[in-house]
Amino acid sequence: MTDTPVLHVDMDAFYASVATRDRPELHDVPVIVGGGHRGVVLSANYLAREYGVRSGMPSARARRLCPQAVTVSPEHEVFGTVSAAVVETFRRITPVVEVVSIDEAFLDVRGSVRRWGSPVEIAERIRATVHDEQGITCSVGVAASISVAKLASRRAKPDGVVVVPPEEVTTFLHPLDVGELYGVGEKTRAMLHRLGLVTVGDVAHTPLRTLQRAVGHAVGSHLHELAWGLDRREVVAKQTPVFGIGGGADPEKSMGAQQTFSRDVDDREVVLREMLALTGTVSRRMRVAEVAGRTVTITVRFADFTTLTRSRTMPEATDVTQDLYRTAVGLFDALGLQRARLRLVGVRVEGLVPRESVHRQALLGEREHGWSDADRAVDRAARRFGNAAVRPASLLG
DNA sequence: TCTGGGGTCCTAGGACCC
DNA sequence: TCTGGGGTCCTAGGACCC
Repeated sequence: MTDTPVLHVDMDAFYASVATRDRPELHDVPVIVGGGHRGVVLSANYLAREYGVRSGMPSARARRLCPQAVTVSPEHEVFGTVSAAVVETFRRITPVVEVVSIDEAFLDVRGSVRRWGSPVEIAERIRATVHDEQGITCSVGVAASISVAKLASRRAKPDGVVVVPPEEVTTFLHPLDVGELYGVGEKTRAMLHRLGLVTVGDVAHTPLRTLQRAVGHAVGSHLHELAWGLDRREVVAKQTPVFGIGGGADPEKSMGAQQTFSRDVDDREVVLREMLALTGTVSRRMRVAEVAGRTVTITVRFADFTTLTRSRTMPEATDVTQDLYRTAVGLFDALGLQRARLRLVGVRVEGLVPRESVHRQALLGEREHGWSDADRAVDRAARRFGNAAVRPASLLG
């Protein structure tokens, strides 16, 4: 019987650690991963963080804060390989591994203590194994629930373990800033602070109704429970789509792609060319996943960063590039923009259903137009010769 | 040289239906 | 011969997470 069966394992500065592990010359200098033109920081090592650099920060700002930092490009394939190997390490301990993202996972070790020892011993074993086999460090939070384990791993960083026994949960939680709670971002934190609710303890001692009036019904009740360490959610064995099929990944509810232009664009033809490319990317992924969708949403971000979305739901789900693209263009033209300067465009398809559930009439319609067959020919060619080999004529040059 | 890209969930109003 | 009301779908926006 263990009272702290949930482990949250979080890689320390994952991208930066992987990118520098075989490069000793980068071990003693600030390192930033990502951050190209108009980009953001994907990850920064702890030396760079001492200068205030954080992931998600505009790279221009990061470079101002720490001009001597070395910037490296992300190698997503390597990150994926390391991540998969780490998850395998977890699976040797317990089958109940819930992969949250490329660099973190929850483990339920209830069934593992007989063989592997206490949760803390398991945590240390995992850390040692990941370090020996992958050459990177991770931190582990150990608690009775998912939400507390997640907060504990953050306190454990870098390269440590923090255990929060059940009887110490409120002592642990209540001094924390409300912004630490899962689901409290910049806006909600500012709102709560304006109300004088600064710590998790403040939230815990605020009447539920007051909280809900301030931040909405769902977020309000969610926060109130988290503030008391109430979290009934179990760890569920689950992969993420990053690792491909065959691991119990949830079916995706939407698929999309967006692109920030290297310079703002006011030419309709250039915008539509980008939307066609994005639609092609999305529909190809849909066909690989064997899904079709009914709702097309476009996103337009202007030079001043204001952003709007427009969506249209079609009578039948489709995975046909031309159908999705026509809908997207209709939405764009309905905006009636007159040479507005655009920073970004995006295309997303929602309401995804398995392709075989699509109404037969729609599939017959596709056959008549011939576009469905054309898409599949393009997919085959792309598999054989690479994505760059096949593209609409308007994307050439 | 400010601010990526891929997602999920919630809210709120209006349409529509029974 | 004032106003129902509840459920569901669609649309737009917003917040959040990694």
